[in-house]
Amino acid sequence: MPELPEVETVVRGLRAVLPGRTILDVRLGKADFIDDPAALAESLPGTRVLDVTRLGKFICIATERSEKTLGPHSASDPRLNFVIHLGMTGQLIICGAGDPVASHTHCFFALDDGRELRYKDIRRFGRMLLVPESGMAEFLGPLGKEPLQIGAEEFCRDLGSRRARIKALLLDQSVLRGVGNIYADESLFRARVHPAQIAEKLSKKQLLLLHRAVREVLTAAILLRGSSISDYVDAEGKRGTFQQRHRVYQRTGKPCFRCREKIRRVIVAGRSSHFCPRCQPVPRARKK
DNA sequence: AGCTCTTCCTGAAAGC
DNA sequence: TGCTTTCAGGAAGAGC
Repeated sequence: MPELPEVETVVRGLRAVLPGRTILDVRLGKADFIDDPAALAESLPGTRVLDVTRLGKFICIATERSEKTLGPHSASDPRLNFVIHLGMTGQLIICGAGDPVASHTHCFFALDDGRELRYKDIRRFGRMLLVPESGMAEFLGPLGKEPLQIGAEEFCRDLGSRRARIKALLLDQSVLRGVGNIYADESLFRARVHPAQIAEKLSKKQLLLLHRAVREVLTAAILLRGSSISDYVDAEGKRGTFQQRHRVYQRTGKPCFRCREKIRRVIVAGRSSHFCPRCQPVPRARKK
């Protein structure tokens, strides 16, 4: 499932291909995950891609309408951002226009170099929308800080003041944007913090360890092009390899790499959470 | 404020 | 064997 490292990998792949390209045509199949399918099909053709960036787990394809397609008296902003969330099973792939079509491919974006950007999404938990450049501030409003940019002090302040469970906060996109279940569990293990721990009760030292763990895990995962645990592939259709480095995620019952204790799985914040009971002590383990 | 439950969707895997 | 049930999960919304 695509989280920050997987989305970053896809973005880098798209950035190598899309900037400078003009989108010639849009074809849509099932479109129930698109905010406004008609607007998408209407507005994107004729736009030229300026850049591709990542905003948390969102992919932002910045485009500009060419002068020709702008009305002569149009005062509107020509910059239009094509924003995509991959959900659970979304894939953006660059391929030749004539390549065979994989099942569950719902969108085709024809490019001016004969290639095609395709969107495939088995479960259709993804999302697509158009955001004019002038509306980006509003779009970003509810989103939290980038996990790779937030400073240590800021991290301690934003999370350490909350009474929610630390796992819930790591997953909350309005606190940190981009961390999902895999990297939350992996970060907590490396920081030796139990997922159900109340953030407010963590020591400064624990918060600093966690801040560092989040950065290290995400950075290492990006280097390995993400984790392919089910069907994740990048823009070139390649799998990542960080799943081979997972310490706890989906390792229930297997020995901890650090102490050999069996990894356990519990539900925290409605998500399966994997941890080592010895390395990540249960909170408020009161005797009596 | 923060928790749990539900919904969306499909395919894999477990259960009978 | 084959059908049915369960589960997985990102995000949003409801209700407590």
